[in-house]
This record gives sequence, structure tokens and C-alpha cells, in this order.
Amino acid sequence: MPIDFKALEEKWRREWEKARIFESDPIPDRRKCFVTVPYPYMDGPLHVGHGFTSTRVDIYARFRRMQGYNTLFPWAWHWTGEPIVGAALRLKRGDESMIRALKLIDGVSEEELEKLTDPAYMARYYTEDSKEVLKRLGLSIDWRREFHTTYLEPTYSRFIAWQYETLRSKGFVTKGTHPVVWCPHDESPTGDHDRLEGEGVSPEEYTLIKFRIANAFAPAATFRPETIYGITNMFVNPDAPYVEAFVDGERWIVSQKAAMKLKEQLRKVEVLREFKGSELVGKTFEEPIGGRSLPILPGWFVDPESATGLVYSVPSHAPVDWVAIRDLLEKPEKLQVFGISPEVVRSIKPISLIKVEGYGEHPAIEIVERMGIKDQLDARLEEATNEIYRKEFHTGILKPICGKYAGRLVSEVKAELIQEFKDAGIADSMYDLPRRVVCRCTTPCIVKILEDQWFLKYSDQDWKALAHKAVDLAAIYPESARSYFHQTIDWLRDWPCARRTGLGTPLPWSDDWIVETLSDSTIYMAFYTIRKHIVAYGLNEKQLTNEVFDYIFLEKGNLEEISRKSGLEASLLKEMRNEFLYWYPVDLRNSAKELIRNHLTFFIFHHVALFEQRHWPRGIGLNGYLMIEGAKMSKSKGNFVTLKKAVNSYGADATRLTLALGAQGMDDPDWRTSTAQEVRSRLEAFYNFVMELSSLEVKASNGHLEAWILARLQERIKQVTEELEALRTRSAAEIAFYEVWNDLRWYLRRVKAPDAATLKEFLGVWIRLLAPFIPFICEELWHRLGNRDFVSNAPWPLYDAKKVDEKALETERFLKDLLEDTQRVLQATGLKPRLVSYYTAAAWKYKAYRELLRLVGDGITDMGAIIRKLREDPYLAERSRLLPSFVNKALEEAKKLPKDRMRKLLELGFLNELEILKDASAFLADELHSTVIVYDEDDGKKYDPKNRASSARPGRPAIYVE
RNA sequence: GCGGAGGUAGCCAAGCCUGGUCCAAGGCGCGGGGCUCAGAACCCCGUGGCGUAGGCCUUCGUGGGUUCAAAUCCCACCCUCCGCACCA
Repeated sequence: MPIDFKALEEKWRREWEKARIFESDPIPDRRKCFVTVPYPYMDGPLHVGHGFTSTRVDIYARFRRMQGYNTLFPWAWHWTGEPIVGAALRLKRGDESMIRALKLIDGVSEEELEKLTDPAYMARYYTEDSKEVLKRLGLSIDWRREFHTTYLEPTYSRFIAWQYETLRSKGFVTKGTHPVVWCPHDESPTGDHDRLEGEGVSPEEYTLIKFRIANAFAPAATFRPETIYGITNMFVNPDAPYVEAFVDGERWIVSQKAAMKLKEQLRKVEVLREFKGSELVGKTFEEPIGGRSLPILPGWFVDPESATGLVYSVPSHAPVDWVAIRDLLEKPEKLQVFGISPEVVRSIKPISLIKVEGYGEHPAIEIVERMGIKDQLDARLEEATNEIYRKEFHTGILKPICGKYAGRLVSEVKAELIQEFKDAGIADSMYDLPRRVVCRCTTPCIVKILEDQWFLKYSDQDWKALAHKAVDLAAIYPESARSYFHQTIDWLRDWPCARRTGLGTPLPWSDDWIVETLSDSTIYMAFYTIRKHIVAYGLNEKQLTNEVFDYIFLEKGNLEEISRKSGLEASLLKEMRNEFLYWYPVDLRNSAKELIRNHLTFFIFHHVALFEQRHWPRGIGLNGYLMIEGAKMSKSKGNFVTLKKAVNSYGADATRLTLALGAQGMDDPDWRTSTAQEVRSRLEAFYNFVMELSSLEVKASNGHLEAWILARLQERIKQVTEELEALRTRSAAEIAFYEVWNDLRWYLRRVKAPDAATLKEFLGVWIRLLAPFIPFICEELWHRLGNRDFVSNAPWPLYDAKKVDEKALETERFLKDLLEDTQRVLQATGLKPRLVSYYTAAAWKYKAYRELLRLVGDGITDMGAIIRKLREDPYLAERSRLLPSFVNKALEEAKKLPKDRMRKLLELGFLNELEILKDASAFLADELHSTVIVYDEDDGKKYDPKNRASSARPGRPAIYVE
């Protein structure tokens, strides 16, 4: 019978809302559980990836709630940042692909489309849309605490202002300068996601070696300043524009482009005159180490867009330099234009300065020849350069010509050398992009050094130490993620925490800056605790002074005074303080693993900076990144599944269970339509199955099969509980759903008439085990089973060791094994059995086996020794002749037995196999479609034409099939 | 380049930390059977190879090693994936 999941889910959603069962208030003396997920950014609809993370947390929350924890799961919305503004803007401009995506994927209607050009409207639109979906998904959220970020929610902005003023007063916010990739058109930093070209490119610092030409400096740019010891000449692009300019008071010669760039790097630049590169060619300059006078040669490979547009030449170690010189040697006519004598070039001798394994004197020349490089514009030069650079950097040793640096590794001395050159005034530096970067707005980017930039001082060693400590104190799920946090803490540098554009909260002391999006989302879990009061009492931002927050979160200040100044009742302040104290710390914050490197670690940093240790995070969970049909989810690729669509197509429970079964730990789950469909039909089957069973009214004996199924159930309770406590939601769902089902299947197969009372108990437990995963169906079934309260609030099943009937478990295990053995025989022989005879082992074999197990347990595994030992027993000695063949097989088996099972066997004693088989013979006959007879090996009247009975062993009766 | 994670049967995916119960859970798919007027659902059996008796042989990226015993521990190699920041 098909089930109307939609109506069922709708019904229970309303019931839960009506009964307000997920609205959590402090209950003194009751243990609490506070779980959160990062609030989603509202530039689009929620997708199944959001569903994955939040379902995991909801499963955990529901589990804890049933365990009796007063559980709080709040939710909020992130509006801070640039993308919402950007999206609204693109829409306004009529971006076609954007409009298509909005209509097709997000399901936006025509009349809404126009309104979405307002960023605030867009954020609100998606927020409303998403909230509805989350409710339909069955998340057990306390919606009274909902909020969104930015100045559009002044009380939140006030909270952020308090946070930043406090951080600043503690010295965690500092002002500094910093190079960024900059779009001159947008006048803002261009992050990776805002680029048309140049993903992953970041500013690199070039060293400038200052060469003297007459009364000016020609700063040539390099990443390898150590090669100065092998300089032979300089290259200038004769066709490119250069300038002479005052740079910070010095007369410099650089490319025209470089002069512009330097201006953006806090240099005072005053251009004196412009000229073509050819003007420099043929002149000489003085190198600063040996004071030699060297020539300037034409180099068409020199890119005036890169750094200073001046390159010094080290033909021994730089393939391009060598090839450029070779070009000039081969085509001296090119020199004549500039009036340079070919003799000048011919007299250039490469100077070797780095010794590197696998190469001789002049690595650059060798590689150029080996690769057969044509000329200075050959594309493979880049490859050659990389190869030489890498080799020389990691393994190269500087030669005696390098003076005080001789004998050391290049990689070792580089930083030191740069510093000393700078100190000596022969070097300087500038930033540039190693590759072209183009902004979304199509403008090529440059490097700009931002002044007055505000930073969170994550480089602070004391702060890092506290963060490390917080990670050590927290539970991390899975444990393997812990080291990621430590690494991230070490790796983190100062973080620019304010931007000029986008939505957000202004910096309280400088309102032309907005607190950046990753920086305004670090401690808002604390805000949840008091958001309830802000809404209920209609508090406004003016009342929420710094003193008020200080009191609530830090218990600072005098209550009466704060009350008087803020106009808030002292009792209310106290209530808020208590609410915070009750819920804090966060017991679990769960997110996708990619947030470790930013958000989650920021979250830790800010907590240790602001709160007492008892309020630091207690648990952090990580999960993988959701894939769609095996591929990364992306709107442009079209494989984007919104949460709404999933819930519409499969229903909330099927969506939840599909997600829960998807993956565990930090593995990436894969959303597949086929899986979701399968899960949905399994759920239908599950529902019908339970309904069918619950209506059975069979009064049956309370035999060992009932003991077995209930014992089995206890094991499952234990497993599911342990898995959930460790946030292993996948295993938990798998056991609760499939394994329990399999147990029940076996019971029903075994038992002729299932016992109604046992089934009732079983179903009651099963439904509760499943309630965190598929709450709607479970709620329905729970009520249909005659319960009047909500399963969402029902007590979680407790493992009861008293119900674990070991004998029953062993008995069924024995039968399953025997059935399996029999089937193997049938398979091997291809027989369709008419008669199956079983022979249980003779009494002496049990005695011998027990003794053997004991000996093996004591570490005696030598066959001869064991037989001798057994013969000491007169009873066994009588069967001396039979012992070897029995011991041979039994020993082999016993050696493989795991220790705890061996112990159990010895403790429990052996089963009465003959009796068990006699009881089960009808069942076995049924299963095997055959007559089944059972004998004791010692039975004198047994039917045993092929003398199989002698191979019977304890636990493994002999089998004869015909 | 630097740092990290991982490679398990047709597919997805457990196990690996703490070696033996591992030819290796569970699910999907596939084959066979049952139920049924038929189908779907459901139930049972099978799904590396060989085998007329519960067994044997070969398998857990590749190649070595440790061990009585290795998917599990050690070493080397091959391959895949992720992060490397001003941004949600």
C-alpha cells in the first residue's frame, strides 16, 4: 500500500510546532546539550550539502534529547559579505546566465526576479525560502532564537561591535599594511572567486638588485638574488617604455608600468621622463658586489609588465639568459642597430656559482642544449627554468665565489642573504603577480599594499597557545581531524578582518570599514542564548551596551549600575546571564571539513580570546563534502540539487536517511538519485512491515527465540548508542535500519508463530532507535503502536545486560552455521536433498574438546603434547585410537578461535546440540525442502550408511545428504 | 613546490588504530528460486576460481619485509583526491 509521506510529514511537523517540543529553555539540574552548525550564507537556496551537515547534527540532537538531555539546536542566517551584493548587481545588469539559474535552479518567479535586485530583499527571500525547507526536513530547531547578520539586524551588529571593541582592547586587533591582489577599477581586493583569470595567484615579493647607471639606480628584479655572484650583463627590452623617476627620493630607472605599480606599494614616485628601452641598450652599469662594469644588452624576452622590467643576466644558471646571449652571438646584426660591437657579447663568459648534482659547470647551458631550445622566445624555456631553479634551490650548494655564503645550501641562505643585501643598501623589493590576474570586471589586477588595514592578530604566539589548548580539551569527531586544527593554528597569519564593500557590520571605531564575513561569525552561538530575550522583550540595540554584554557573557560590572544605565531590568539581565551560563559551552559544532582552515579555527581563536575556559567549545564534528552523482556540485555544471527539490521528490525522511547513509567521518558522501529512490521504497516497506507486525495478535510461547531476538536487540541498542555518541551517523543508521531488520527477519523465519508481546517490545525499541534518523515515520508508527506522547521525546532505549541471553545467541549461531555448512554441501554436490541426517558429536568428544580448548588457551598448541595430555584421562584413554584424527581437526579450529569467544565457550559450557537440532528439525526441513533426522554419534541404532557420524565435532555436527 | 588524506570484490562502502572470529559486514546491481492470475513489493539462495561433502586455491593499489599468522604492522614504488588564505 503506498503511503502518503507528504501528508504524514506535514501532520507531524504541525504537531511538533503546536506542542513546541523543540523550544528549549534552561531547566536547572537537568543536563543540557547545545548543538550548532555554521549559519548558511543566503545568496541562494540551500542545497543537499547543507542538508547533509544539518541532518547529521539534527540526528545527534534528537538522540541526545531522547537520552534525556535538555537539547538546544538553534539556527540563523549569514548575510555578511560581497556575493549577495554582487549577485543582486549582476541581476540588475540583466546577466542572462544568472537569470536562467535563478529561474531554473532556485525556482524564482518572474515577479520576484525584479525585487531580487535589492540585496537585502534577496537575502530575505532566500532566508524565508530556506527556513520553510528546514522545517519540512524535520530539523528540531528552536526558531525563537533565529536571526540574521549585518546592520539589517541592529542587535546583532551591536553584538559584533561589542566583540570587536573587546578584542581590540585586549590587543587582538591591530592595524597594519599588507599586499593584496587589487582591482584598480573596483578599488577592492580581488579574491580567488572574483577572478576571470589567475586563480590561486598571490602577490610575490621580488628582490630588486640596485645597479648603478651614472647617477641613477636600475633595480633589476629577481627571485634568485644569490645569483648576483654570477652576473655578466643586464637585459632590457628595447621596445618597451621605461621611465626615470624619483622613488622615495632616489633616482630609479624602471619600466613605465613598474612606476605605476610602485605607487600602489607605498612608494613616493615622481616620474621625471619617459624613454624607450633601446636608449639603455649598449650602456654599461656597475654591479654592487665586485664593482665591475658590465654591458646592457637587448632582450626581447623581457616582459615590461613584470616587476621592474629589468633583468640581470646569469647565463650559467638561468636558461633564458644563456639563450638570449646565444641569440645575440648567432645574429650579431641585431647588435649593430644599437651600435654594440659583437666583441662585447663574445667576451661574456658564464660564471658558475652553484654546484648542483647531476650537472656540470653551467647547468643552464646543459639543459638548453639537452632540450634543444631554439631561441629566447621558445615556450619550453619556462620548463627548463623551473627545473634548474628547483634543483638548485633544494640541492644546490654555493661555490667559493659567493664569499661568506660559500658552501651552504641555496634554500638555507636565501632569506638571510636578502636581508643582508637590503641592510647593505644594495637590494630592495617590490611585490608583483607571477601570473596575469584579471578581475571579474575584466580589469587586469595589480598588487596594492593596503594601509590602515585591520587585522586579527592570529600570528600572536600566546593566542595560538590558547587555541591549541582549546583543541586539546575539545572532543573532535572524527579524532583524526584534531591534527588539522593544530596545523591550521600554526599556519594562520594575521587576518584582515575588515573590508570596504559588501553587507555587514561597520567596525565600531571606524565605520568606513565593515567587519569581514569570516570575522563576524565566530562567537555568535553565544548570541543564540540571549536572542530569545531580545525578541520576547523587544530589546533594541541602544539598550545592548557594551556593559550589558560584559555582564551577560563575562559577568563583569555592577548589576544595578548596568541596569540603571541601560534601562534594562536587573532581573532580565540576570535571566540572560543565566541563560548564557546554562547553554554554554557549545557541546557540538559540526560543519564540512573545509571550514577547519578558516571558520572553525577562527571560532576557537575567538572563544579563547573572549571567554573563560569553561565556555570553550566542547565538541567539534567534521563531515565530508557532498558530491552529486559522483561529481562536485556546481550550479554551472547543472548538477545542483536544492534541498527543497530533494524533499519534494523523496520526502523528508528518505532525504534524511539517504544523507545519513551517505558517508561517515570526513569522507565525501555521494548523493545519487537511485539511492534516494531506493531508500524511499525501503521506507515504504518498513512502514508496511511494522504496521503488519503490530497488528499480529499471535499468542505464542516465550521461548528461546524470543530470548534470542531480545538479546540481539540489546546488542543493537549498544552499538547504535555508541556510534551516535561518537557522531558516526552512517554506521548508526546502517545498524539501526538494516541490521536490526535482518535480525527480525531471522526471528520471523525461525519462529512458527511470532510472539505478539515480544514483537511489541521489539518494535517499540526499533522505532525509537530510528527516530533520530526518520522522525516523521517513526512518530506516526509510534502513535499507531498506541503511544500518546511524542517519540521525539521518548526515552532512548537503554542497553540491558540482563536481557543478553548468551545461550540463546550461541544456539542460533550454531544453527546458522550448520545451515550454511549444509548449503555448502548441497552446492558442492549439486544434490536436491531427499533426506538430511545430522549426527551430533559423541560425549567423549565434548570432554576432549573442552580440555583441548583449555590447553590451547594456556598456549599449548603442539598436537603430540595435547594428545598425551588427553590420554591422562582414563575415560579418553579408552578412545585413544580415535583421538588423533579428532584432535587434528579440532586443534586447527581452536587455534583460530578468538580469545574472548574461547573464553565464552568455556564459561558457558557446550550446548545440548542434540536437543537443539531435534527442536529445530522442522525448521531445518522447511529450509532445506527435505526430511531431516537427527542422531547422536553414539546412538547404536542410527542410520549412517556412509559412516559420516564419526566426523562430528562439538559445534559442528556431521552431515549426510542423500 | 609545501602540507594532508586515501587506494578493499561489478558499484557504493565497513574493517586497518588494538594482527588470528576476514573470501572480508551492510547496501546496490546481477543470476536463480519462492509468493502471485501477472507484475511490483516482500522472502530465501547465490554472486573470485575449482570441487559429487561442509574443502582447497587465489584475492584487499604494486613489490618487498616482520610474524606461527597480515586487508590490518614496517619499507619502497605507482596512482587518486584535498588545502595553500583577505573569501563564503
